[in-house]
Amino acid sequence: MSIKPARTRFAPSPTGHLHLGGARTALYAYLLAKKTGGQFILRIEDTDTKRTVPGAEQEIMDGLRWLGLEYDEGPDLGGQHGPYRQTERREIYQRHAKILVERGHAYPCFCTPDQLEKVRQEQMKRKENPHYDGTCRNLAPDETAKRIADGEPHTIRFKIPHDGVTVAHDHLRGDIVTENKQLNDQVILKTDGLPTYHLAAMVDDHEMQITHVMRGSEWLGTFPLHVNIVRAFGWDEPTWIHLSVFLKPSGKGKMSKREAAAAMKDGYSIFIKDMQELGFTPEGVMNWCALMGWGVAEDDVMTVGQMIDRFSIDSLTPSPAAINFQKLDHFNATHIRLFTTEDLAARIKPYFTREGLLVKDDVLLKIIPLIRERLTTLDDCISFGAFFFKEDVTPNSEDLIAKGLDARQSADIARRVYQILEAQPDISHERCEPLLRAYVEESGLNVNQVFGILRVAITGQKVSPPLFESMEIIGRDVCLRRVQNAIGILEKL
RNA sequence: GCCCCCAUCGUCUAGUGGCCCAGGACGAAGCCCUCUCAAGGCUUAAACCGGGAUUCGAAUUCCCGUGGGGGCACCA
Repeated sequence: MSIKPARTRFAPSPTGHLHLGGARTALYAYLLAKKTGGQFILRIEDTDTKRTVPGAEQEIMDGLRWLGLEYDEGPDLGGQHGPYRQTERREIYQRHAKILVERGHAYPCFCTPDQLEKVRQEQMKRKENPHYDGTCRNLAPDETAKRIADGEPHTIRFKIPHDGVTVAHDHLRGDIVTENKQLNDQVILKTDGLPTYHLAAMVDDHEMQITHVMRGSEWLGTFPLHVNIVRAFGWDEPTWIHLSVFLKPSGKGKMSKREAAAAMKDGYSIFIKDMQELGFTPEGVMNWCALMGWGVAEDDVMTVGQMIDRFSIDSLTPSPAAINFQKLDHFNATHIRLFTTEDLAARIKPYFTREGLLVKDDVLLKIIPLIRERLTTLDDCISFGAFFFKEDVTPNSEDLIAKGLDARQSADIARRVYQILEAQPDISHERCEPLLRAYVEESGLNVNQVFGILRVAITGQKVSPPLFESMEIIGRDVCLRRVQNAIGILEKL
């Protein structure tokens, strides 16, 4: 491969939960880095100290690792281009802001938030676009110097040319041409001495030698500004890739708090932290996520490792994608079927334990082939397999009555089945199934009636893994006891 | 209000001027298999937003609408 190694980064702000959109951005960045033999970096954009949420950074790191997106450099790993937390890089930004001021690309601004708000209100009243009115753009140098010397609080604003256009190139959308008069002299360094995103991200991407910037399309609006900042420094631009947003399942608008809550009620989530608890696998989530915004023609079941081979930024799509949770189910179930028995056993065990069940490892291994293709989510193992680990089951009495028969008749059948099973030295399915089929045959009943009663007696439920294989695993003694118990229930009706 | 982005089956998408009466996947319907539920196999329905233009020829290029999304902070 003759492609140059790419350095990519995932740069979230620690203001909330790691969600689907972030996970997908991280995935694509990871894929590109790995595909080209480059590095994938985690950078924490925590310059808005008021919005920083304790624990959010840890959740991001945990989430990425759970998804299998190991970063090569990051806050907890270090690296050649650290620190990787923006609040620890203050001086770097201040130095760069100063350079911009010296070169005439930026200027100190003494306007207070109150003044700014007033101006904005008046502009709105006049139906003008809200924008900075340029009060401090052309202050005399000595006045500026004096006010700074007096300790007057100030910000630094980036100076956008009044005339002309800015042409910014996005890899997915081509040239985006914006008239400069539409642009605003944005604050790049705040009163508190910390940078805004516009400065911090540009400086860091350059300093960290990022080659491809992947970010959400919500940055498209400030894209021309960013390009201007990079050019003001005289730096080479990275390849810019603005990813589309995720829309709620209806396709009308993006996911809101309400949508998120509604999804949760259905056993789905857009937050990575919930995925494991809901029984989703990293493989399923990543596969699902990857395909919303990446056009893969066929064979779309892939692990992250397989995605690396096939990934290309040219096949990314620019249009917004509606989230489809049914497809998450599909990918999750498909990957579950691909796991080895040992792997699936290890992944499922915690869900049994969570239910307070004592798991015998040898039994666990034996039930995997029986339940594997029945699982959509890992926690489905409870509904299909909990009865293997319980001392006794408590069948619903009505479920024990076979279709078309009454309690008496059903009890008779159960007693006969008991006799047949009791006469056997073991209850391997090879031995028992033919015997019981023969009984069905001679009794004139149908298999669903007889097997149905047995199923409910043994498993306590109407839907279960294959009956005879299950009985073999449970063992003769327990099976006989459970059938006996069912007879007792039927006799009391 | 202004600016920007997007537009193929219900959904995710393939398609880069003729290979397309548009292909795949999820979902849906039907059949087969079957001890329940699944899984699996087979089959069916289902789309190029509208209007102009360019061209011998347009899902594919351009323009105008329309619809959807995003942005207009000392937030990211």
